[in-house]
Amino acid sequence: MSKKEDRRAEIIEASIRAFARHGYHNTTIQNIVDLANFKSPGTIFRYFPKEKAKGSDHGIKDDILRSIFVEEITKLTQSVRSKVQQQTDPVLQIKAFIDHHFEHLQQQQDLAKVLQIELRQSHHFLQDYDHKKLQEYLEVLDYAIEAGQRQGVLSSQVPIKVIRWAMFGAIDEISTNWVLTEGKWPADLHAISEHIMMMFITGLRKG
Amino acid sequence: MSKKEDRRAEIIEASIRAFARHGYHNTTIQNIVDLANFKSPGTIFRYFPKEKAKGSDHGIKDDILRSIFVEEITKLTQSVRSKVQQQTDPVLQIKAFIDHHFEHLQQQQDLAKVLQIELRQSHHFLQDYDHKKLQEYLEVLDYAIEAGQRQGVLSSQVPIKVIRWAMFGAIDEISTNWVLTEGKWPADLHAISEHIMMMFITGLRKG
DNA sequence: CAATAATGAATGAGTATTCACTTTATGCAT
DNA sequence: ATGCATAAAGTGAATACTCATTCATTATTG
Repeated sequence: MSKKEDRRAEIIEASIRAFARHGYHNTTIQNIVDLANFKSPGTIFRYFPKEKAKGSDHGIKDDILRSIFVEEITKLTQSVRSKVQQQTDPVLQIKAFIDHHFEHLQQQQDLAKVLQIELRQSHHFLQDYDHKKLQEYLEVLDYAIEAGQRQGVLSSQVPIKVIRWAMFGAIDEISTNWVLTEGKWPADLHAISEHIMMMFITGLRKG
Repeated sequence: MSKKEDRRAEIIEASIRAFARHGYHNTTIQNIVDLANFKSPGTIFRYFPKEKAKGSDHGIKDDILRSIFVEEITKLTQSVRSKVQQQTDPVLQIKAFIDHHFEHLQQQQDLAKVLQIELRQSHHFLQDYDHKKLQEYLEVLDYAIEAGQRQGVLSSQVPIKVIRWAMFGAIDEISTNWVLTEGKWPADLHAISEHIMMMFITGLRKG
């Protein structure tokens, strides 16, 4: 059954490109079908059959988008976890997390565009259980922060929840901006990750 | 012609509620028409006539959303500017900015939802000149940061662009989260704004 | 009685999805 | 290997919706 999965993966890849090019809502099934080298739209529905669960409304595009998200963030979580675990110093762990996030985006720009922008256009994405997957990703960051607080390296005055979302927000906003305004940011995101660390860890106040 | 403008404002208000309830893409003209107390969809088009400029594609929903954004962010920029200018210390100016942002969201939750979530679902929003308006809003923050750097209160090692987007990202992400998971954050956002200041200004490192 | 606003039925464009049919692959017996 | 049988994959025309938008007609207002 490997062939079937390959074809499915092709469809997902084609969809990533289609979404990145046309935007989620302007992408038609036909666009995806073309990029995935089908001659007609019929077949594609075989690969994303309609779940007939409780009045679930969504169409196939939603299904595909959700698959992209789930599959990609799962991979991402795994790779960032192993990268972070190579460090022992919590501060370096946080840096590894940020570096990895940026590197990942830089390497797969179509995917980056989908994750940063198009994903947020699906009503269904913003609901329900998909958040669990994002939580899992952010838990890797949580561990590092918590370790830092436990070891007394980082202040415990700021609740971890605030730290997590603020850091993620900062990284994410810069990522989005980077994706949207290609060329207006330094090519190398490592420098930026240094700056982010500087802000959050050392603070901006002089003296 | 004040009546006409009132009616237009009603439509915008109705749209804010409709978008907040159903989500931008699931909102039908009919939904808006209902909330604005029209009996049929015909009239609404009078208030947002089609611009026949260069092949501009968008429908009326796009027009309305854009109006919401432009009008609301203009107000927001004005009010935050005056609030920030009441402070002289750059650090307090930054705090005023964050406070104001949160207060504003807290007071108008439907609008908050539209600005935080639905707005980002319009393909057209993510393009072009609307960014100018956001820029203007963020310039208020920029002034405070630059003043801080000039006065030597804040480090100049981190480029202002990174600071601006990181701060905005942090505020924005927390706002979104706050909107999406009502009740899971402390009711009072002031405490959070303190924490954000602590991170960015003082830094998390202990000692 | 103009002029302006509102109505709602009709139009029409765009496309997701289905399904009866064709083609291609797979496995098995000879 | 070779042919046959059965399943799987692919096709594309037809279907079926959903809605935005228009416009001739009616009501309201000044």
